[in-house]
Amino acid sequence: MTASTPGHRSEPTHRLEPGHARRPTIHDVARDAGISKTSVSRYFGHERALLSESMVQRIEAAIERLGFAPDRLASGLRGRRTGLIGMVVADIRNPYTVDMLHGAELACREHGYSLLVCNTDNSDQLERRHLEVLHGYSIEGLVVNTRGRNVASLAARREAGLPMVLVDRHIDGLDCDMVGLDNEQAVTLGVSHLRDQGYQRLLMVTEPTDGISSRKARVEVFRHQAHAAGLSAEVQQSPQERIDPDWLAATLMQWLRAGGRPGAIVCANGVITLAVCHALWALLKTPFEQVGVLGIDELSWCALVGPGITTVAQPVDDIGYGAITTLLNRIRGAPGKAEITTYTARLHARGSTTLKTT
Amino acid sequence: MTASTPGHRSEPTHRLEPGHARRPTIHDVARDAGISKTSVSRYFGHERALLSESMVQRIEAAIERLGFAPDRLASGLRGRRTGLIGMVVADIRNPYTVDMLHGAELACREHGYSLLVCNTDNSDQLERRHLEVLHGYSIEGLVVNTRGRNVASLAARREAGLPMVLVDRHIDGLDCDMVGLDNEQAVTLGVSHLRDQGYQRLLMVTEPTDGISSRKARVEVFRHQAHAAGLSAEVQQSPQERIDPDWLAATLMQWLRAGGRPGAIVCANGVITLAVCHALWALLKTPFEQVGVLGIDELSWCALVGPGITTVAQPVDDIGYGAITTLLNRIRGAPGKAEITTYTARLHARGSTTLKTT
DNA sequence: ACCGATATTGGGAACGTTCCCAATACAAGT
DNA sequence: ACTTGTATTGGGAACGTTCCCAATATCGGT
Repeated sequence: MTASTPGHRSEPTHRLEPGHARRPTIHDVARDAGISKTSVSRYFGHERALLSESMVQRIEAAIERLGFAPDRLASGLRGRRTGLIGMVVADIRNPYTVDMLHGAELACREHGYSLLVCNTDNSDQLERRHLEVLHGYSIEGLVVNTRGRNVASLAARREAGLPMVLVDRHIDGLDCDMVGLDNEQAVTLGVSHLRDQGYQRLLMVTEPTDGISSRKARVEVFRHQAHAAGLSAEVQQSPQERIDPDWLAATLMQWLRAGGRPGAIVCANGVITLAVCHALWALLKTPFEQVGVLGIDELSWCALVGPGITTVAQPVDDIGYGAITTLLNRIRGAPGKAEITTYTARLHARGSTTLKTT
Repeated sequence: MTASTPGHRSEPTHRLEPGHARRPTIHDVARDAGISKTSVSRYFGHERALLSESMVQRIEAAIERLGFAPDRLASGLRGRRTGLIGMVVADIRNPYTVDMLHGAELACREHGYSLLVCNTDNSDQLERRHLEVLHGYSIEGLVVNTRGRNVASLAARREAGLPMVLVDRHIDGLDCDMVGLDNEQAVTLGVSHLRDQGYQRLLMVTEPTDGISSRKARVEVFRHQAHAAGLSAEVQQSPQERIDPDWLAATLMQWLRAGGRPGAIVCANGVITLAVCHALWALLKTPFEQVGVLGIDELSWCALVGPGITTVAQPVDDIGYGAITTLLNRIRGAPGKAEITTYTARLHARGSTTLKTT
């Protein structure tokens, strides 16, 4: 049996575990520098201006000596700032999401924030679960890119004062900033390119628009612009969020058979572009000689497939970066109504929209 | 003008802001249920077995009434469990990283952990910065997939007792579990496929191997297996981590010109496959009729390019999932030496490795 | 009826910060 | 000299948990 000292302070166990040396605290720094912990706290907070020159130097020396780094959890507990931003995305494997995440991560890094990334795999239930988890970590702000079926949960957090930014899609009933593509401009760019190339029949393929604003906008603008350009236009929505290859094959085949005048397919986003390419590949020997293809969203491999796939590229990286910028402004207390920030798309014209006059 | 201005203020600001109702604490629940906070804490901790049936019911009712959710920061501060896992990746836009992240996120979700994702964009300095940040959040474990140039920083955390798992690549001097591909099996699979198809000259293209174990292993096994199969083998390393298209074009051209016997290019990973395809596309009219191509890493578009690109696919999703599983075991205190877990690859044979007898 | 187990429960003291307020120092104004 | 002000600095009480230890209740066994 150990003969422990009679004092009422027993030694904390974790100090005894190998390699688990207690990390220095603000207190240790203060003692080492011969000052009060408040001053050390001020050094790391936004009140460094209050400190005298000699104080700053002594603090820095002590920090250096002890290898001190502040505990963000403790700091987040007492103060308001956790430095944590939540990001809820519907599909982390979607190229759009990846690029957006890349931009967002960069912006966070530049401003001293860290990203708590949550993937819902398109499940509404998982989205709710993730929102609860993020709430538990007292995130300072939230970036949302999901189907928007949980308006209630989101609105609750929003009204509780949580800064929030939607990416790509607006959600009805959520008074909240949004950052995304100028769908009007993007689709118009695509359709007029197809018209200029001489296509006369257009088909847009998309996932179910449900309530998703960007999808609805693309369909709407597509119909309107095609009509204005005197082109016949058809829209096919997948019955499921996840594209069924059989459905797609049947749909495309039917549209192709009905042909006569030269036609082109407009893919509403990158995921659709991939699915359509796979379908055409299975259906036709030489797809792009019989039908034009234009995709919204640039993908790394678009130049490689057949004669190259024409795309309307959105600056996804910038959108992710912009989402964080917008969010940080709100976190810092920027007042005013919810704002919508849109970015413009650029056309990458390639062989898939060169009309072959057979 | 707004009534709320940041700055000095006698009243705590956040209680006045609209919608900033103080969130309920464990204390509130206890009072509402007429019991002590300790019991409520036990309910959420791993000591629910201690509680009587009636106690559990009263707690649950109170939680329901108040909409209580525990504060993870506070809980992490006093206890050891933060529920946070750090993930440091070299390139978040690499398809490998994305799939790995997907698997890891799933595993975390299933076990009640959350991921703090850090992208270093291949910068050693950023990696160090990120490690410091993660340390500040008292992460319970760390998943690392980087170049491994910061052995010192990593080893320090490791020796301080931080559970850690490396993904894809082992780092010398870091006594730490690793999860990745069975490179021996994967490359052997690829090379024997090429031999069976009748190719006689092989070229492997890779980024600089530096100290990266998986790259070194692939090169080594490639050389060995090609030799064993009686094939001529050459390896070209990009001078930079980021592939320079001009360098690649020149390198490939030189190798192609030196030809005679039918040759095939082995791309050491997905990023290389993309670059090689772009290069061949620019160089040759009908690339795959003149040279075979095989890529390590399956990519969504491999079936679409030319006659389809043959790949050796690694189960990246499983690797990410496995990394978290391994990490959690260590977090729970699994003892023993560092272990290496490898997954086996599968061949996707496509047209790019069908030898054309001209 | 008493003693010692064995279940439950509760009361505080941590955890490492930030924030409020008070205290000190020195210069300037009257 | 006596306020008044303006920089600095420090002390202690939060923040919302978990953990240690003590308290109470229950139950056999003697």
